[in-house]
Amino acid sequence: MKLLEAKQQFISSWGAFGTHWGINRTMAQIHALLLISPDPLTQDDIMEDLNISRGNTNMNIRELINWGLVERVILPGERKEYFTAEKDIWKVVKQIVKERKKRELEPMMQLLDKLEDVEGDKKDKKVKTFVDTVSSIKRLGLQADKTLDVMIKAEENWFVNNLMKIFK
Amino acid sequence: MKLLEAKQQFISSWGAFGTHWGINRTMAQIHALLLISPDPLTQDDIMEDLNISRGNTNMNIRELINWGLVERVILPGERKEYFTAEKDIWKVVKQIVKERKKRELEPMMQLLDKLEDVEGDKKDKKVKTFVDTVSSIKRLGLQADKTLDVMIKAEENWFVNNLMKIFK
DNA sequence: ATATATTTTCAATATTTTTTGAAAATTCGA
DNA sequence: TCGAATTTTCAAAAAATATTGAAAATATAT
Repeated sequence: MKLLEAKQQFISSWGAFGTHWGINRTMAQIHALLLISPDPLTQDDIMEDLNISRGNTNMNIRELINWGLVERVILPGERKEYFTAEKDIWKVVKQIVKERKKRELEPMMQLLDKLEDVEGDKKDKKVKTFVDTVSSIKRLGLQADKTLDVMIKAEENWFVNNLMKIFK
Repeated sequence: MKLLEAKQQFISSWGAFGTHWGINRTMAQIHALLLISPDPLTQDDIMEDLNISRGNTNMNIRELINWGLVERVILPGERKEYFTAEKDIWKVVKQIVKERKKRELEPMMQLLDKLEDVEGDKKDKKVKTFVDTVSSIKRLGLQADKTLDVMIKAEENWFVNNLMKIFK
């Protein structure tokens, strides 16, 4: 397979992959393109390569920057802004985990805390099932939260090595 | 907070949560409703409770059954079908992990295998960056795949205990 | 076998999400 | 400070996704 075809397949399937994870297709595609680009790219490069509008490109780059996956690069003597993606995949994964934890897990935990002390008779089957469900989700969520915290701080090798030990 | 309000908040935020994970809102809401229902429910119960149409209810229940999160229950002497969700959250998580691994991770790994042997000169910076990116994603993916396999087979306590050991 | 209850399908519709592109704002060199 | 280059915004349009509801199919009791 030629590089050009491989590149297109990679970008396209990374985009499709993203949609299964609540990330929009274009954002994932821009990320994919930057991941495999040896040098930083301009908005125009990205627009041209992916065939998307300026506005779309701009908004999604900004979003990638918010996620901490892409950063602006200023090249001396150049007027345009350049963009580049973190290439270390382990760092990328950690960054995504960190953001999703903050954006999703933590608010969910807060809600569950409130829902757990619903009024009502615990002998009422409905109340009991509700509280039990909420509590068990909370318990697993707390565990996940702690685990992810440590993972975020870990080095890839340390993490993988330890997993290997357990999960043999 | 009263049970009714708590219930509504739980269902609604479970639905919103789902959309961040590529699951449609209604499917997640039906799942939430069944999770907190002590007894199995009929399609009509669900339609009425969530205020959605028969078709929508039916399609999403079927999808939940495909995911292995809900099952049909036949009550003796009853004409209608009843539905119930697995209440053990650890089992639910494992089931979701199992399905997503099959639906997303495995196809992605297959693609990466193909893309890794792209033609071209490894000294070409473009080729090198592409191959390096693909390889490192593949490496991490393989590790995740193995880890998830063991997790799927694990008991909650065993899993949690082991994590505690590492992540102290 | 028939009538009735129940489930399933799917074309049409509604809603949500994404994308566009042109105008406004900003940046920066001269 | 001015003017061109560049980036950002956002209302309108397009595309994608979800929902409805009625008709068709299926299941069940008698």
